Parts: sequence; C-alpha cells; structure tokens
Amino acid sequence: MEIIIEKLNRICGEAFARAGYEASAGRVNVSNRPDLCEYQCNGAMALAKKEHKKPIDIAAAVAGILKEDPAFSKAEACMPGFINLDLSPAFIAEYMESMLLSETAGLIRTAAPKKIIVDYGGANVAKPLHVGHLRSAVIGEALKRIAAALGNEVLGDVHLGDWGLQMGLIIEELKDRNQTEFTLSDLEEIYPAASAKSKETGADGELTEAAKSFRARALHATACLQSGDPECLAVWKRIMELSKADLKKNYDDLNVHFELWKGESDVQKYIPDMLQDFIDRGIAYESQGALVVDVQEDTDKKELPPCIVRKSDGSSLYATTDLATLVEREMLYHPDAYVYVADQRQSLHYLSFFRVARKAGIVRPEETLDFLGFGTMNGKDGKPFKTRSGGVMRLEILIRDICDAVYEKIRATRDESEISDEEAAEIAKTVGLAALKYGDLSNQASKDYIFDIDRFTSFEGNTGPYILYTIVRIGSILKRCGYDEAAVPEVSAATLQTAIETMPSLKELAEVLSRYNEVVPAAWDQLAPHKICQFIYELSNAFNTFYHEVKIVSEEDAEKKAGCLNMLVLTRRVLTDCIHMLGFEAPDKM
RNA sequence: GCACUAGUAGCUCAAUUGGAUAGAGCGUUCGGCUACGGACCGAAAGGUUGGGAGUUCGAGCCUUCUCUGGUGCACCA
Repeated sequence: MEIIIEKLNRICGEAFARAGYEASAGRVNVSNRPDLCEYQCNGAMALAKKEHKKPIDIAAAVAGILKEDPAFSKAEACMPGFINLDLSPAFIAEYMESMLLSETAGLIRTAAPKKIIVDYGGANVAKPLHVGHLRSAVIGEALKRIAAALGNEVLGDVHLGDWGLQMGLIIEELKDRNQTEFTLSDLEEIYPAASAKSKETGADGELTEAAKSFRARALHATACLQSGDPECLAVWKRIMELSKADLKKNYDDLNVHFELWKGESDVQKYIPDMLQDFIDRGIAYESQGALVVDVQEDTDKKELPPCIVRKSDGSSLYATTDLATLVEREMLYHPDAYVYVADQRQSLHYLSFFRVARKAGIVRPEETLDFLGFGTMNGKDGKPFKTRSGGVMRLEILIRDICDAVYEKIRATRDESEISDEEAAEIAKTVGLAALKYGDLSNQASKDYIFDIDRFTSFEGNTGPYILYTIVRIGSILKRCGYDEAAVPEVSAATLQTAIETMPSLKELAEVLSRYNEVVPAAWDQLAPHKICQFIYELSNAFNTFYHEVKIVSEEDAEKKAGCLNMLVLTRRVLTDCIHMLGFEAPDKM
C-alpha cells in the first residue's frame, strides 16, 4: 500500500523531471475546485520565476507528459499555471481493490513503531468526575487509539491526583465527625463539605478563622500522610479503594480505558534522590526558601519564572510529582514519546516542567514531550458550562442527560415492532455516547467550544448520530442483499472499474475513501482527532449521495452490483474503524 | 503591566499548513416520499475572514500596528 497522494506526487515529480525541471515541483493536492478537477498540481507557478519562463508553458509541457500516464483520465494546463488532473477509473478501482484486500482497510502501519505514553484523564481521588474531566478523557483516549491503529505501542496513564490536600481535608472532616467507617456515598458528601469548610469566607471576603484553622489542620494531616503516619495511611487506603473502583466504572461508561492506573503516591519514593541529584549537579538552587530550577532560554520573549521543585516548607508540588513520574516511566517503560492532554490553562506548567526534564536529562534528547492543551467547554451562553443552579455538573449527570435526550428521540421515531423499550435504552446509551464524544472531538482540541445537547444529539448534520446512522444504513442494505459480517463479495478490480465508470457518485465515494490512509497519520502527527471526524463526515456524505442516486438492491447488472457491494463493505469498514479510533461504537439498528 | 490564545455567514464549526470563486451543518426559503431506512437527498439566499499597513505571481494562513473577548503570570493541582 502507498498513500495515494504520494503515489501521485511520485508520478508528477517524474513528469517534471522528464520535462527538465526539478521533481520536487510535482507536489499534488486534492483540488479545492471540484468543479474543475479532482487533483491539482501548482508546481509550475513556483518554478516560473527561477526558470524565467511563463508558468503556463511549464504546466503545458508537464501536462503533456502526464496525459500519457494510465493513472489519469485528464491532465490539462490552466491559466495561470495550474495542472488539473482527474484519476482514471482503472487507477482508482485498483486502489479500492488493494484497500479491500488489506487487513487494515488500507491503513499503513508505521515503519518505525514507537512506544508512547499518553497522560490523560487527570482524575482526582475522592472527587467525583465533572464536566471538566470530559475533554481530557475523550481526547486522550482518541489519540491513544489513533496512535495504536498506526502500529505504535501506546500506554494510557490516568495519573491520579491521590496525594494532595483533598486527602487531608477528608481525614480532618472524618475526625470532626467522629467517624471511622465510610462508604462511597459518604465520601461524595464528605469531600465537598470539607472543601467548603476550608474555603468559608466572612463578610469581608477573607477566610474565616474556622476555615483557616481547618485548612491548617488539613495541611498538617496531608503532611502526616506523606510522611507515612499509619493512621492517615489507613484512611487513605480506604479512600483509594472506594474511589478508584468508582472512577473505573465512570471511565468504563465513557468507553475510556487506561493501561496504567498510576498516581502521584506511586512516585513519592523517587523524589528525595531526584532532588538531591538536581542539587548535586547544580541544576537546582535555593531561592526564597524554595528549591527551584531555571527554565529561561535565550529565545524566550519574556521572563519565565523558575520552576519550583520543592516548596519552602519542604513538601513537593505539581512539578515535583510530574518529574518523579517521568523518572519512574523512564525506568519501567523506556518510551520514545510522551503526550500530555490537559487544560490549556496549564500550558505554562508543562512548558516549564518539560524544560526541567530536558535540562536534568530525565528524558533522552531524542524523546519527544508534547502537550495538547484543550479549550474550555462552554454553555450556550459562551460561558463555562454550569448546571442551572450555577454549580459544576457531574460527568455522570451529563452523560445521563444526553442519553435521555437520545432515548426520547428513538422512542418517538422507532418502529415499535422492531425496537422494544429495553432495546431503545441500550441503543440510546451507544448513540448518546457517540453524540457526546463526536460533539467534543469534531472541534479543534485547542479551542473552546460550545456544548449544545440539542445539536450534538441531532441526527442531522455533522453529528455522531448521523455517522452511526450511515453505518447502520449500510448494514441494512448488505443484510438485504444477503451479506452478513462473514460473507464478503469477491473482490475484483475489473468489477470495481465497471461500477466506478458507470456511476459518477461511486467514483466520488472511492476518492474520499482513498484519503483514509492519509488522514489518520495526519491526525496523529498534528494531535488532531477532529480531522478524522471531518473525514468520516465527508465519507458519510459521499456515501449518502451515492445511496440516493443508485438503487443498489434492485440493480440488475450483476457486475455493477458486485462492485457496489464491495464499496459498501469498504465504506462500512473504514467508518467503523474510524469511530473505533474516536472511542465509540455503532449499534446494529437505531 | 507582560505574555499566551482566539476572532471566518444570523448560530455552531471547517479550510489539504501560502494556491483558482473562503467551505459544511443548523436555521431560513423552495423542491423531492407507492421508505434498498425520508433519522435522507437536491437547490437558493446568506461573507470586506474584527480593522489598517506590509511581504509575493498569489494571504483567512506569514510580518507589523491596532480593536475586542478568553486565559496565565513562583511555593494549588
């Protein structure tokens, strides 16, 4: 398999070379004027100045050569110097055949597989997941699956926040209540209560004395825990047990699965040696009582504050545990690359701690450290998404709401003889999750976006349900024609060619399909799952146009019908593989 | 104050990384049902890409100035 655009680049480059120009000018793009041609090459215009020739003359010479190539049914020069290209049916049919015969539907596995750790999720123990955790989970999971589909070895790590102040708050709150035993639902009530208690402010807007003293006690309890106090540790273990199980269930509901359930507590043991090493090598020094590392570089436009790796009270913080986590990962997994998925607001922290990691040589110079910062999920008013009462919405509630909305739609439109209430509820869970994830992933990760439940759950337009509907529709046609999962029609380039030659909308579908193996690596290189969303949306549109134009089931020409069915199988395969990469599934019917 | 980020159709989003006439969906208007699933398809209207200047054959994209939002600027994570 070769990516189609690279194949075309090669052919075009050779044509430029034969005409006496540099082959690098033969770069081909998908046309942005589909009314004129399918592909275009703009190399002649870039060459004109250097060659002291008119671009149209160069283009004409090259087009003359390309006209003879069996890959094209059209190759013509257009003013001021474009080369317009149409693929020949034989060429595209052959490409479809190779995709159909490929185990990966044409997706090309990377020649140099990497070991990649994706750090996402960002859950904190003892705090329920809320909407702020959605994007990290959804985007991180998608990136992980995309990288894996390309043949990389990928480990997802939830990197739990399990060693911070929230633990001290709960420990002290339990003491105040004289309580030693507690359940998950107790915990769900205890933490918010304790948190509120520590933040209580008086009329002047300052923390009250009670809040201050409670906070001080919590800080002390946190310190006790971190220094291994058995009593605190016992409570901590119990909290971990309950909370982890709950988090796992919540992430399962999101179809998000982590290979590693590591947390801050796992890497505490590396911190003393790591910091001592920093000091010994002169990387870290004391400043205002804290231990810091300079991260300023000459090319920086502004002053960067040094990275604090130990607070003046001797305790560790965010950057410390992140660095220690790298120490452990290097030791246990030797990865080639890291991707961190977290809120855009943390970009400074990541920049800073990446630099410390490099400066201290925790990672090898050739290892990559990437940070994908995502934007805020806003409500329809453009402000951060809140519940009606203005609070933070729990993720479970959000998922429930979206599934309920889908459920009502399915009940309203279903054929009751085919879909029971129970089935409708099952389908609504699948479709609701797709609506939620697609709604998020179809936006560029780094930008803020507006969460609109009505739009996301719509079955029309660029939505998850529309994509699923297309998959279900293809399944329905194949079933009607007698093909189930196992029985795939025999593949033949000649048959496909006949079908493509006689049905223009099928050729368009084929050309969208041919871009599959180009889009997925691009989505990975740019950490841009929305490119896959855009692709499957275009693919669904191309299919539905074709569907509407050609009555497949009643097609009488056996060869044409076989070609169509092959294309249906391939379309479904590509759509299914793509949504799997995005982290959701299609139901059998909906 | 300094820095980062965004600004594209009434609304929600794209734009193959510098290429031809800036594309989709929703909404609006019009057209298509004896359903291979109409949860669909086709068509129309809708734009000075926040604004100014520059770079070149060519700019939504690059440079610079400017306006408006959002965010971040050492001991929270």
